[in-house]
Amino acid sequence: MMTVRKPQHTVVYESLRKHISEGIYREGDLLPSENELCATHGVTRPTIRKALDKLVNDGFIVKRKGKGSIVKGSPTGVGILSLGGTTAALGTANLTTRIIVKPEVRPWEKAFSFDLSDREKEFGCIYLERLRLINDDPVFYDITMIPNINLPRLSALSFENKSLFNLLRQHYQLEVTGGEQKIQAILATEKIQDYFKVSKDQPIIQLDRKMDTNRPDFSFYSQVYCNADKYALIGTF
Amino acid sequence: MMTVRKPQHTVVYESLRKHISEGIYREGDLLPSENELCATHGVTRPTIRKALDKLVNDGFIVKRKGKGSIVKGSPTGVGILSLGGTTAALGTANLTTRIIVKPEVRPWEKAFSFDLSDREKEFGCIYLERLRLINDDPVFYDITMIPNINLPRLSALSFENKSLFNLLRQHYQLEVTGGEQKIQAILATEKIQDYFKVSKDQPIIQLDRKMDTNRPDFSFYSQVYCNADKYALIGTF
DNA sequence: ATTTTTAACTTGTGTTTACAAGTTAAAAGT
DNA sequence: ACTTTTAACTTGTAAACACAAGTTAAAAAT
Repeated sequence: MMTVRKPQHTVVYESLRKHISEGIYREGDLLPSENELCATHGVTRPTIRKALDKLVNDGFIVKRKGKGSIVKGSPTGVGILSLGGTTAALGTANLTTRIIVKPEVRPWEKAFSFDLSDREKEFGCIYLERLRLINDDPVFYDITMIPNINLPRLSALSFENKSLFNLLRQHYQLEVTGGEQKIQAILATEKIQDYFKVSKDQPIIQLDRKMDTNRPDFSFYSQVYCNADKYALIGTF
Repeated sequence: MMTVRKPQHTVVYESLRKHISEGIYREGDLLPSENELCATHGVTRPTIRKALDKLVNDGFIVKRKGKGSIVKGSPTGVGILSLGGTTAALGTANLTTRIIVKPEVRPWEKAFSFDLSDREKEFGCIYLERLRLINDDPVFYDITMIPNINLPRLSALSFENKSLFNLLRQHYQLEVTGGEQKIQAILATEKIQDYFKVSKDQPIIQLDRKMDTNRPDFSFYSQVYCNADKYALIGTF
């Protein structure tokens, strides 16, 4: 298998991103100046600037002319309503995941309200259901469907602790570049009442999402139910 | 007043963006190649690429190596759940706006669940309430609060047809660069029942949003209620 | 001591050059 | 007629350079 050479700006981006999310740079800190980053990474300023642009875009830093790059911290809750995956939303500290349906290959039924391309239909679908709990309170219930195209060993990977987004990014260089979503407020169905331990009058947020990636014609789909009653869904965008 | 010179990549970006949203370039069309754009705009490729990067980021185009820049069309519904303002969500065709409270200067009470800086509290707050209707069905009810800092004549401007986002961008070069939001599903309160003509069992989406802009320390706030029952909230991100 | 100026930083914008890599259609070969 | 090769496009990455403009703290002037 031919491995793809990673562009230098991606390497720098991932390095800085990791440093921020691991707390080596903390909120309010100034990152090293662009020229310093050039020296430490052995690249030129346009390359560094491209990496920083991406960090700005993802909400990890803000830049001030004449000042520097200020760390905003790991974007809280990028994920529910924007990019990044739900795990980022609240930190992994209090979040546990219960696998309801283990990743398995299935034929496609339907991708919620989204249309599937012929190519996607040919291949199978990796299907999984998860329940996410915050401090043992069930808050998210999600169904995810991923086309089984060129993703060796995906169904064997653990979905317990890592976010799906990180997993796809790290193992397959798949990045979510955008997508579509449909949002509704519904009353809890019986299944949801059961999972969330709520009454039938409880309003629930339902999100149907199609995630596009940097691999052309590769999208995956998820349906997320959120009980935003106890834990508010807070997100940056 | 010293007017700020617009960077060339911004000029190119706005020109292309306008052409796309006016339908001069249609969905599926290829934009002129980067080299052609260099020639027509009299700038070099990095400048053009910066403009195109922004268009990609805003969801107006996608790029394919070896192919070109493909127009995706005006991003539908960037706004409810991402950037851009609610007007973009459904096209202006069927959308009408009813002003409930005309823009007026008020002292700040509270910016929903968000904290205000001391500087924001010093200045007044431009307050307005709007009801948005799709085909005469009320779908959005929103309260907006904007710090009254250096926004001459804002309260005199018409909020009827234009989106607030476009208005701020065109008159004050204010661009929303990101923000925070809190989302909840609630049961319709009495006021909402009245505005939306729904029963008290109707689940409603409530969005509290803080919008950050390219002007440092300038944010504005809105609270949006959505009746997503009849018209689904569809958005790109 | 206080204020003003300056110099040394920072990021922002823009050009020029070079090559890599994906796409496509015409040209060449079979 | 069909297949293969090639050449001419496209965007992607990266360097090296120059200057503009905002910030800050030390130096100079008052």
